[in-house]
Amino acid sequence: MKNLEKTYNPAEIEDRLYSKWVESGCFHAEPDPEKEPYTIVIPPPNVTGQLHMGHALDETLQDILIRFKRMQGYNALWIPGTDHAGIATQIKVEEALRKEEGLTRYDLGREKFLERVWDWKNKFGSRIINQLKKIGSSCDWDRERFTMDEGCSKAVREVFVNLYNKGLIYRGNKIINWCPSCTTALSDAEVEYSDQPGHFWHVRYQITGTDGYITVATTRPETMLGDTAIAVHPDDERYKDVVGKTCILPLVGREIPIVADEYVEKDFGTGAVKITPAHDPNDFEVGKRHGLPVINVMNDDATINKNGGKYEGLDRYEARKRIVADLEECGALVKVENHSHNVGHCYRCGTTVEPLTSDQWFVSMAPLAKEAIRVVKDGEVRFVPERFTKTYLNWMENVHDWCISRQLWWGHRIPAFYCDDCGEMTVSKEDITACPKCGGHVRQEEDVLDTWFSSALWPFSTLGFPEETEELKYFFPTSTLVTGYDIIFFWVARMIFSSCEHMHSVPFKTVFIHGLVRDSQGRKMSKSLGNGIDPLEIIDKYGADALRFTLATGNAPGNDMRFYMERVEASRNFANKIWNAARFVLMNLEIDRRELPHAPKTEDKWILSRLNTVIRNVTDNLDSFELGVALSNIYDFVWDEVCDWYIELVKPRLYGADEESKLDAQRTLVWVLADVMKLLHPFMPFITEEIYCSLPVEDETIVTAAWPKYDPALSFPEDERTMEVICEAIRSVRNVRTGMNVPPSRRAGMFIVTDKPELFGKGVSFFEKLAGARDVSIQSDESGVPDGAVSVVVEGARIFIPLEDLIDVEKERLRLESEKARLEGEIARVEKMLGNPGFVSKAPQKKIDEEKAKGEKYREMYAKVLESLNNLK
RNA sequence: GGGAGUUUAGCUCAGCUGGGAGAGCAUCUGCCUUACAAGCAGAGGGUCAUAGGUUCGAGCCCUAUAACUCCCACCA
Repeated sequence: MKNLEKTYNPAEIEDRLYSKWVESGCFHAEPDPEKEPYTIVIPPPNVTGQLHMGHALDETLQDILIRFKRMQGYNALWIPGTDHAGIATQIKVEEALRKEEGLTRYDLGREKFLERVWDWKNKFGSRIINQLKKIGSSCDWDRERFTMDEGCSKAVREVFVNLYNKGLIYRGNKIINWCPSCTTALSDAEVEYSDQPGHFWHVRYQITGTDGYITVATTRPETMLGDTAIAVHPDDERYKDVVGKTCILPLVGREIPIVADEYVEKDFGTGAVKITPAHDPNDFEVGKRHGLPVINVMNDDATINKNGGKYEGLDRYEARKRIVADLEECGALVKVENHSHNVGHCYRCGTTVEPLTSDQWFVSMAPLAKEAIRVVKDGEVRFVPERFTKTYLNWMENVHDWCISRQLWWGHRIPAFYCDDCGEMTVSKEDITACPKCGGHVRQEEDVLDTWFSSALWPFSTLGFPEETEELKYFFPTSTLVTGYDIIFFWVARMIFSSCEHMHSVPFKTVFIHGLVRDSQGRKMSKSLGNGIDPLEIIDKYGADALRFTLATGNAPGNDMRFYMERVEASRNFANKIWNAARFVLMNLEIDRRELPHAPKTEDKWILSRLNTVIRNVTDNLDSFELGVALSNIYDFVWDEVCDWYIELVKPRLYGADEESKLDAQRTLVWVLADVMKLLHPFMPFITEEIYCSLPVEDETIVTAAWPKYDPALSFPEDERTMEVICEAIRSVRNVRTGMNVPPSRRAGMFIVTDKPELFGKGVSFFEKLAGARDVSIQSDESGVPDGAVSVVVEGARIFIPLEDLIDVEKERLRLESEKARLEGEIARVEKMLGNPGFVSKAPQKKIDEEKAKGEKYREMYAKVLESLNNLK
């Protein structure tokens, strides 16, 4: 702590300390059978991404946990790394390519394009890593991983082949979500739905060979090009006669059957539904049941294909317009209604997704979900807060097969090989060049895997899977996974079933879920709104510790939080407060080692005892993931008790002549401050390290210093009680003085009339220092108290302050009267409670005793107030 | 259509298993008291969404209602 300036300057120390930590290797962990492991794997940020507030929160919470456990003596390992983020990264590189060179990825070709992506990854991959370091993350950087590095790729192949061989991965032609802009299939989880205003077009189809019509209602008229039937409900009387007949598809002229299917709701729309198996998941199912042909009418970019006849080449929305116009012209359009409906969008680019049939790879979920449900139900994986268990189970119990193939270039290429000669498909961990069946030439599958397929393996692929490494044996399963509720389905769920399947174990024991960081108005931070706050700017301006404090406090686990600058400032102020408290201690420091006071005084025992309690509370709260509560325990203790009271109380001793007493005050200060720094370190690593290392302690760093433990020998309830009474008395005196506009600079005599002279005797110097007193006299009666002195009634004493010139007898009477009224109220409340037979017979004895004690205290004070009132006359 | 969450001081939010309502910010008053004005000492401000219920006792548990938010779901 070289810098002893009045204000704390984080910029000066943070980088220096971080380098020191990394160089010392204190974040590095090796398997060690002597110690118990505690493991966290980072939710890998996108390799080309930039740190945003959501990351900052996520990293802060993880760092708090890992630093806490490390100090507790666990072998704490936090594995960092990045995600290749298939779609997101590919989009970025394609955009840059288009902007800078006017090229598409097809112009370059697959190989050249991938080179560009790797360049991009190499260029920006270190950026996000450095940003993680800026906020103080104590990751083991020797173990940094990437989802497409050699080991992770090997893990992906291993898992893919295993699942394939077990029949849990299959290739099939099914309805999938297609993003026409990213030109790839998406999984169900990657589609976001939102209600959008649209229309309900009622279209009539002529029944073959009659003058009759059947009218259907649709929100997507362009799909009619692929209609292969009309369906009605089997019990619908209106359509009884037409079932089994056929009708003519307008504009197209195709003859299609009218079928009966229970899927149709009689009361919705017209009760008749056009069936387009290629472009609607329900219709697909209906089509299967009735053996209908599947006619896909769209290209990859959502233009109409050759099956759309004269509409071929038109964009889907253009085609919609033209078809509606044409329907109107030929009289088939019966009516148009406004209708809002749920439209799916690509979670990466926001484009409206198109359901269509396509050949894709799927993971068969039902068999995998079974175990993934069991481990959560049995508590092998626990969600914190618990309510997210339900979210998880709900999803897992209704999960559909997972479409894992993506028509992208950036990602893990699916290890399937097709033979040009015999058509055989071979799935293989190793690349093959010849068909194992006929020796013919093979081509590898063009598609890559969903990014989340490799993320799902992260907790064990980063530890060496599929090799049985020492790390995997020792650090797996991991301890706690920290992430936002928005990726429970994408990631958490998939890690759980993947781990159960391949490791025969849960991937982690606890999932600690947090919410979103919103802006000051409660809106999601987003690029398009431009309301994002850059965590790095906050760090530059206020320091990483202030940012972390802000993110760790003032909100309950799992809830969203609002981020606003006033809170950052308050956090910064707290850092400054600690800085100055430490500065004060160092300015008055003569001892050269940390030890308990030799002859502790009441206030020393009080603060040590309070510290003891705080240690227990903070530890308990951290253990139960109540991080915010733990931090406010420390905040309150440091600011309210250590700074505002203890330091003020011992100033006379520090400046005084009694050498032993002075040193004991220093010993207590150092003792308390060192432990407070330790408690605070997980939350505010930089400032605590800087201060801790300046204290006369033996540790070289606070990072691996031992976490404080509750010590029964340092519990002093009697001294706590004494100090409570004295401090309360001081507050009362201050209160009265302020009420009378006594200038703080004016010192006045003080007579403390009490039958507990020993207790108040301990507070003499405190009254002088903190309550504007001089010449404090402790006595058992009112002898010597001048007339017209103000009397302050406190527990155990009447305190007289001669302020004749300032006394207004009437005002004084009013003050005492209102005090009297207050006490009467209190006494009445207690008496009512104790007079209630129900309370006395049913309440716990402890509570009853408490109330009795309060009653006594109030009655005693009440008597004293009466006395003072009498004396006024 | 299901499920979850929220509703507490002017603002943003805590309040862990039921036992006399809290913090930060903002506001008001007085202080540059030799660690800190990013500070110190005081003060004001809340029928804890509404209505019932359980209990000796409810912000907390139960039921219903209202408003807002989010997630999931195949009603064209």
